[in-house]
Parts: sequence; C-alpha cells; structure tokens
Amino acid sequence: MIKLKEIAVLAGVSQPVVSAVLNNTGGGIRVSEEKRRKIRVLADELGYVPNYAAQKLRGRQTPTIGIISDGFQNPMQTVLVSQLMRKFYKKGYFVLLSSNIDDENKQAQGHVAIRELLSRGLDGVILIGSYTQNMKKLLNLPCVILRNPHPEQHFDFNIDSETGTFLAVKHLFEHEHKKIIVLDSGIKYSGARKAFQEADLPMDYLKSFVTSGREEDKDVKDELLRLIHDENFTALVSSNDFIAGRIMSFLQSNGLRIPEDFALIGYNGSAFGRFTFPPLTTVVQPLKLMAEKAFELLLQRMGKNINGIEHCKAEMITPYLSYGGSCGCKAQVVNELINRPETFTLEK
Amino acid sequence: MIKLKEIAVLAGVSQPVVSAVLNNTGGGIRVSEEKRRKIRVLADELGYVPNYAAQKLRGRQTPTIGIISDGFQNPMQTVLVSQLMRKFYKKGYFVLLSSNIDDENKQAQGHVAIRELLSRGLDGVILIGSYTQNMKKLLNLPCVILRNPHPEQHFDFNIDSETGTFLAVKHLFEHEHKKIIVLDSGIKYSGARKAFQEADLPMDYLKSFVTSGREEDKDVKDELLRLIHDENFTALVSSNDFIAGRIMSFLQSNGLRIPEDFALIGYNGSAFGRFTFPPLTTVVQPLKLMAEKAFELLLQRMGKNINGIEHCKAEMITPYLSYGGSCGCKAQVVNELINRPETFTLEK
DNA sequence: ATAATTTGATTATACGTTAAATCAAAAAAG
DNA sequence: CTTTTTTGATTTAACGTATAATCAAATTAT
Repeated sequence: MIKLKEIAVLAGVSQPVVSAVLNNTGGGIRVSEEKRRKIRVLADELGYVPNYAAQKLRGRQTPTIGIISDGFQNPMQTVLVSQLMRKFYKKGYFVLLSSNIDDENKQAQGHVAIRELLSRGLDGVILIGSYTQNMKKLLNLPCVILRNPHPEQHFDFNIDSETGTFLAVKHLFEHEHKKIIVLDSGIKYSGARKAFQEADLPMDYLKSFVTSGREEDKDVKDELLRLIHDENFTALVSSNDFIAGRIMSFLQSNGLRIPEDFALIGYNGSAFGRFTFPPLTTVVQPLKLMAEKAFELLLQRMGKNINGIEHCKAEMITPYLSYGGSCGCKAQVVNELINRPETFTLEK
Repeated sequence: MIKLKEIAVLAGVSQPVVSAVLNNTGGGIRVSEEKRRKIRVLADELGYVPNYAAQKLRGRQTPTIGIISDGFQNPMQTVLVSQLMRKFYKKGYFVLLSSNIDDENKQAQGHVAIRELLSRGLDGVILIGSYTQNMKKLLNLPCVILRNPHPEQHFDFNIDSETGTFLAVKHLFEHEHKKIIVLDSGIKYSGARKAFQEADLPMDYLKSFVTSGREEDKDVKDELLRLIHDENFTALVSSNDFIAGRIMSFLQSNGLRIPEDFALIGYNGSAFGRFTFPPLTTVVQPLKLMAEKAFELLLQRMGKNINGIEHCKAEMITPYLSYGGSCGCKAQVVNELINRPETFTLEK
C-alpha cells in the first residue's frame, strides 16, 4: 500500500504537505497550486488509499454507525437494516454491518462480531435481534436495541405482536365472525384471547392451532376442514402471510370461496400478500417506523453520550391492519411497493 | 476510552507489560503470575477495549473480508451474503458488510461505501450486484465480483437465467405441453426461444407476456384467460415465484385445476413455492453454490495476491429445477428448510 | 566467590497520519 | 533601505499499541 511519504518523495515535498493537499485541510499549511496539482495526480496514479487505522488513531472521525443483527436472511431484519442504512447515510454517517450469527455456539470465544466492530471505531451501535449478556460490558458506547426476543433482556423498541392479533380478531368480529382459528399458541394467541374476553365471547369459539405449513402436514389439513365443516369456524388469523396464502389455496381448491365462505388474515405485511387472490388482509409490522425511532434515539444518545443499555426505553410499537379482500372488506389495496415483488416492503 | 497506559499505572507496571499480558503474547516479555492476575482484573473492571486503529497500525491483522452489495432487501442478495458470512466466519475471517446504495445519485462524492470499507483494512472484497467504473481503481486488492447485471462490466460468477427458462420449458415439453406462456421479454424469454427452436416447434406457440402481478392488472388477467380458453395455451413459466403463486390462485378461483388443466413453473426457488397448493415447480438459482465458489476463489486470490478485476473469470452458473406438483410431476417435495417460511432458502 | 543464566521487568521505537510550531525567502509596507 | 507581512514550505510531536533492545536483580552454575 502506497503511503503519503512515498508520494511526498516523488513530488519533492515533505509528507505533511501531501496530507494537507489531499485533505484540502489547512492545518496552517500553504501549498502552491502547481505542487497541489502534482501531488493530486501522483496520488491518483498510485492509487493512494488512506490508512484508516492511522487516520483514526490521529483522531480523524468519519462518523460511523455499527448495525449488528443476528442474521440477514429474515426479511424483517433486512427491512430494518436497509431503512436504517439509508437514514444514516443521508445524515452523513458511514454504516458498518456485522452479524453475531454462530456466536451462540462460541460463547467462550466471545462476541467476535461486536468486539471487532467496536474496535473499528464506532460512534454508535444498533443491535437487532437477540444478544447475550456479556455483550453488555463491551457496549460502552451509545446504542439502541431492537426486537429482543428474550424477556429478561433489555430492549428499546419491540413490536407488540399481541396487539397485532388483538386487532385482527376485533376486525373479524366486525365482519360478524364469531368462531375464529388462530395459528399460534403463544403471544399472538394471547392477543386473540384478549379480544374474545373484551367481546364477552366463549373461549371455545377461539381455536389455537399450530402448523408448519408443510406440504405433508396432512392431519392439519383434515383438522382444518373438520373445524370449518363440522364446527362452523368461519375465519382464521395466520402467524405469517405465507401460511395464510397456502391455506387460502388449499381451501379454494376444496371449493371454499374467500372471503365469502371463510375469512383470512395474514401476519407481517409481506408484499407476498398482494399476490394472493384475493389479496391478504394482513397485520403490518411498522418496521419503517421502528427504524425511524431507532435512528432518532441513537442520534439523541450519541449527542448526549448516553450509553444505551442502562437507559433502555422498552417501548412497544403497535402493528396495524392493511386491508386486502381476504377478510371480507371491499379490497382497497394500495400497491405502493410492488415493483420488487419478492421483497418484504408492503408497509406504507 | 481506557488505554493500556492507564491500566499500567494502576497496576504499577509499564505499558508493554500490560500489552503482553492481555495478548498472552511473549514478545520476549516475562511477567509474574501475581501481576498478570492484577492486570487482567483491572482490564476487566475498567472495561478495556483495545484501540483497533492502534493495533492495526502496529501491524496486527484480524483477517477481514468486505462484502459490498447494492442492497440488502433483495432476498437473492441476502442469501448470498448470509452464506458468505458463514463461510468466512468459519475460516476465521471477520466480515464487514456495506452497501453502495445511493451511490448512483452521488457519483461526484465518490464511492463512499467502498472507500470507507477499504480504508478500514480489508484483505479481500466480494462485490455483489452493480458497481460503477471508478470503483475499479479503488479495488487494488483481491476481489470477486458476483452477478453483475451490466454486460459491459466484469464479473466472476453470474447465474445463467437463460438456461433457467430453457430447462423449465424443456421440462414442460416432457409433460406434453406445446403452447407455453413465458412471463418475460428479455433474457428468460430468450431461453424459452432456444428450447422451442431445439424442439422445432413454431414460435407462435411461445407467448411472451409481461405482468407486474398487481391486483389491479385487470387487462392482464383477461388476456391470460383468453390465451388459455381461446388459444389453448396449457402452461406458463413465471419470472418469479410470487407471481406464479398469484396466477395459480387466480386460475384456481376461475375453476382451473393445477396442474391437470394448466401447468405452472415458478422462478427463483423461493421457499414461498412450498406454500402454494400444489407446491410450485421452480427454477432454483444455486446461490449456495455461487457463495461457495466465490469463497474459494477469493481465498485463492488472496493467497496469490491477485487483484481480481483484471482476472475476472466470467463463469456462468446453471440453475436447476426443483419439482413441486405444479408442473405435472408427482410432487416429490423435500421440505428441508421450511422452518423459516418467509426466508429464501429452498436450495438443496 | 565469581561468572553465567534466568526472571521480571523497563525503555525506545515504529506503524501512517495530521496538527501545531517553526522557519526561510519573497513581497509589501513604512 | 529597513521592517513587517505574506507565501510556501519544513520539522516536531502525538495518537495507542506491540515488538525489539536493553537492563537490573535474583538465581544457578562453575
């Protein structure tokens, strides 16, 4: 790698002159126009790239944000990451991404990703997904934590899945559905329970049902048909849009009309829901909003130099419904973002 | 930020001793067990994090790979990125990601992402997607370029989309289909043409057809039904799996049976194809293979210190078919990876 | 008892950069 | 013509770390 000194020798000047020229920074140094040109040409020809380590050591800051996610395949996370990158770029920050994949297996080795990233000189960090406790002491700089699934751990923003199904079920009530299946037995199911309690409906009108959505899940399909035909369940809230789509196809191929005979609501707001027929009504996770909030909060914390972890906000973000035709509404679909159909970007 | 010298003062030793202890590195320095313990405890308590810039400047190398993609929302790219990260992590490399989003708008500003990333001390780079010419001279270190859409630019590996549709159409021939619709007018359509030429079938048996897959695309739906009912087209190769799924739903709700009345083949091998009914036969893009090849090639080039761009391989990678039931095959679906249903990981 | 070795450290130095302090020569001001 | 200012630089120092060179004291060998 070529360095300033080498350029300086070739240009017949001292090394600080080269530095001053290439950085357009005074530093009190004045250089003649002729030499400036010469230096710039040389730097270009030799392909000079500044040594970051040296610059950084000397105190020069390209303000940099680290985003550490526990994976880049989950579309929710990639949406968050993309949104955040865009925002920080616009604000003049450089963004470094890394992942703590596999760290679960290597607890002993420590959190390579975060350690490495930190040591590369960050001004702030956004942590997405799970992280383990000993990241804590490493994080002695401003950070914001998103969507941490472990309840005993900290987070700043998390999406309120419970309210998601709560809203979905309440909406189905508006379409006169009383017997409803929910594809979850955990937090999303509990949101449905709340809606039933609030509406004073008997709990056996609410069916929890778990399926992988796999092709060979034959029992599940039979059971689904039984619930519909024998027990008169008339609607279903899925745990994600893909499975909702699959169930839609399955029921349609069994002669049921959606939504006339059976109503469906998906979950996640994935763009895929705009490609079923009828389009899915779905619970949208406001990832853009979440990114926006995380962005603002991190800027704030960096300004005040607050080391995030001790001051977590633990704010829940409420999902909302996007109406396709599958729930029984007259479909009023806004097709904002369909140009990248396999992307996960339905949110308004 | 705490530094070695401060620990040294507190421990009552000189700074190099602290360095030696915390790095477990001889350097010729011997330290008593008692002081070692003391130093380690102090470092832990004070939350010492080494200054990367200084370490790097001093010559310490955590071997690092940069991956620069033109976006992290496209599932194809995130699969590539995830695969590559995993491989490099296993090999002991640290991976930094960045994106050249928005750089198109800021030509003048130069390629911030790549510049910043480079200056952070990389040993090799993987470029995914498009890049512009002046990245070239920045890239004076080993690199591998994937999937470059611009034909006038270099690449090492690219997926042969033409052969994808070629294979799909040939497969439909095996199921006795003769009149086939292809949802593309570009390179994928050209693959279909080749298959028709090879089979000596008239070109008007092949219909090119472009749709956004949008809900409101009413003309397209009418035209599709017309082609099927009036012109006896019996099969379709889609440009992606979502649209294939949407068409499947649409046709089913119009009383057509898949695959008995009409056969469908998707494109991309997205996991979503396992959630339609019947599951989609789809053209799988061998992203894992691509990642594997890129990984190997970069290691090779780093070993030999070859600066990629001048030595691009321009190797095409051939897609393959994964058989669901939608083409007419007895569905023999392997559900390897369905536990993350909205992920893009069908590949075997 | 003296020389040689081992132990446990210290001091000096270099990595590439940038900013501050300094300086010589030329130009402008008195 | 001398003094001051301006121009165009050079030299020095510092960022935090890690290694090499050095060194004093303690231990072992002769």
